[in-house]
Amino acid sequence: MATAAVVSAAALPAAPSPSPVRYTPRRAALRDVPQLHAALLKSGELTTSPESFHSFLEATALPSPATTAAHLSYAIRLLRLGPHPPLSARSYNILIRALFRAGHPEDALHLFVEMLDAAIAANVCPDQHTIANTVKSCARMYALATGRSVQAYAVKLGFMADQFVLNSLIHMYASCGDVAAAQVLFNTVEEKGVVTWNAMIAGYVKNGDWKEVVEMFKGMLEVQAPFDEVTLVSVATACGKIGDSKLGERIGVYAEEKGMVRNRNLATALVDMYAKCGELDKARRLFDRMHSRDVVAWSAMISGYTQADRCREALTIFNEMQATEVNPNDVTMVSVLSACAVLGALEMGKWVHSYIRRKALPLTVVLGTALVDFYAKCGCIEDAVKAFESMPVRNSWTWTALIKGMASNGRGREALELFSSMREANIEPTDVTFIGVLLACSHNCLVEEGRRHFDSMTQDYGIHPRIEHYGCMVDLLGRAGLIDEAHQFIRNMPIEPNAVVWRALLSACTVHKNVEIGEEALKQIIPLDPCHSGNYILLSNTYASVGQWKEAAMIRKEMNERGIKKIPGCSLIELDGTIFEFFAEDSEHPQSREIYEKVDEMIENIKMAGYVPNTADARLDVDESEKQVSVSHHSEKLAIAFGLMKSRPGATIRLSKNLRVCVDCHSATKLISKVYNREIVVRDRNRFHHFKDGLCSCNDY
DNA sequence: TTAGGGTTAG
Repeated sequence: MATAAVVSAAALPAAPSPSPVRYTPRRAALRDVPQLHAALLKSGELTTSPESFHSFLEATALPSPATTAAHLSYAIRLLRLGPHPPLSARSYNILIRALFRAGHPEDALHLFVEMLDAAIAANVCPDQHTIANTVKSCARMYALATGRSVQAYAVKLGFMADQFVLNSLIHMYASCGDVAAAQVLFNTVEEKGVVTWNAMIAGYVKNGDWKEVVEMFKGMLEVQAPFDEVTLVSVATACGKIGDSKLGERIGVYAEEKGMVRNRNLATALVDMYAKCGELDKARRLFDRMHSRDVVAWSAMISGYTQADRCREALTIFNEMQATEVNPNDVTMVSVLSACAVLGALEMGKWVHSYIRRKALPLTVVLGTALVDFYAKCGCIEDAVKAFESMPVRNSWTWTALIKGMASNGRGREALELFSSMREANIEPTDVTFIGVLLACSHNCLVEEGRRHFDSMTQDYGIHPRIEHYGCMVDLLGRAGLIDEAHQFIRNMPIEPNAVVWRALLSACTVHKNVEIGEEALKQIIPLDPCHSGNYILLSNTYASVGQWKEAAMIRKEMNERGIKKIPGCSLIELDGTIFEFFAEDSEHPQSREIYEKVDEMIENIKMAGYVPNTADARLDVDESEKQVSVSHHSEKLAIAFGLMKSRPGATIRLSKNLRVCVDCHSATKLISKVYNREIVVRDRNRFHHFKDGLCSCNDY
């Protein structure tokens, strides 16, 4: 029986010797409870005065920071065993409410049933408070059927005109997902109070129907219905979700004017809303002005930074949070891990993982998925698998995270095997799962499998390919050298190809030296994405690859004339938990001179192992030796040199960069891994390269 | 005594 958890937690302590304590209905520590109890017994008040009896029950059972399961247990045993005055609805109401508030709705329901049994023998009848509180417990437990039968009692007992009963029923139906039933009841309420509206709106919130929340609020304004902070919390949240910055802003201004931002929940909802509407700095200003910030407020601010791709700031503010009394919870850690994943901040993320274990934070499916994704995005695929296996519950997001992780770490076969296991586990794949599957195929040149999965996606799962799926297919065909087929594939697409799709083709043309289709691809890209420097560089490199130097130079000139700047290459490396950032030709670092000396030493050493600089990707307007110097100062070579200087011999060097690894850096890094006997893991904008013993996990593909 | 609220992953 569910009740046992609380009720049998402690036996009734022996009554202490009588003492002259006068009973006052204050919250009592458990050691005081038997004393008070004894005093009331002695004076006879406990059995003769229902007033005193109820005050004692309340003081003992109603949750306060000092209340424990033992308090609840004590009160319930008193109710059951006595002695006490004749019981009334109020006696049961106090405990039903206390159990609900203490987070034991199942025990509250059980007590309600007990009350119905007692009703027959002791003439105790549930009142409207009983019904409202019991319905709340049903809502908390998502016990829709039980809720319906409690409503039947309410009808039988004639409580259906009571505002509290109605409001709790609306809330119960709505939070159990039966919004239609909630709406039917809502419509029957003649005098709708602010709580009635709020209960209905909360129902749409629970069901993620954000548009309806906003519509309902607009309807409220029209009929001049009353609203309060609670209403605005729901509406602000909805504005954030659907990006209605206009209404969100109005609510923000209104709440400021009326001083409602003193309400912490509303302030938090507004912080979240501003962040989701792209007004991150506004969110921060409000956050900074909050009088008290609990874990939810901190989490909202951190996730705001993470979702806006300002991950360094997310980690900075997380550090600030740790200087406070507020402890992070599982939700906080989801955002922190996702920031670490984006930054490739392995040490920080590992620390988060150990914190989760140490504090026994619940490994929810969301947190576990974030962990899997974090390890995979840091190139630690074995740890990602371990995290995956440690999860008690996995869903399609979890499987997808690992499939994508496998794919981008060059383990396409395993990604496809995982996909089969996922199907065997009866987890439905989503559109994103198929992006992982197609990535696995394209990174591993599995053309036939790719074609099959692409077709099966629609035929077997009814998932219609999005532009990303087409992009993967073009990439797959193009990498495999099937340039004409890739080109034809784009022409046959039922949706408009975007610049990404064309760029995949252009990139394949560069690798496979196809000038004609490369030119066509660039022609298509220019109107779609005229400012992306990569387009011009790819075609220029295509010309260069077949020796058409004049055309190559022309393209670069055209790019300069259009004022398009090459995106500077940038590499990040994390050492001892600090992230260092390097740009090509960087001289910002205080140890610049030593780093450049290390680069020279590195290049000399790998030249002896057979390295020949590949200057195809270098600037074209300088002579060969300058080109060689220029490629040797690419950001990842600087970062690797720094990593060699600063880490202990044999330690793995991990870096992440914003562009794709160039051909020269790729061949140089292979040799560095061999000459210096280091494993080097490089995350580029598309995938991972695990360099070891002179080889790379991507097989140069 | 009694009803309603904010943060999270691929």
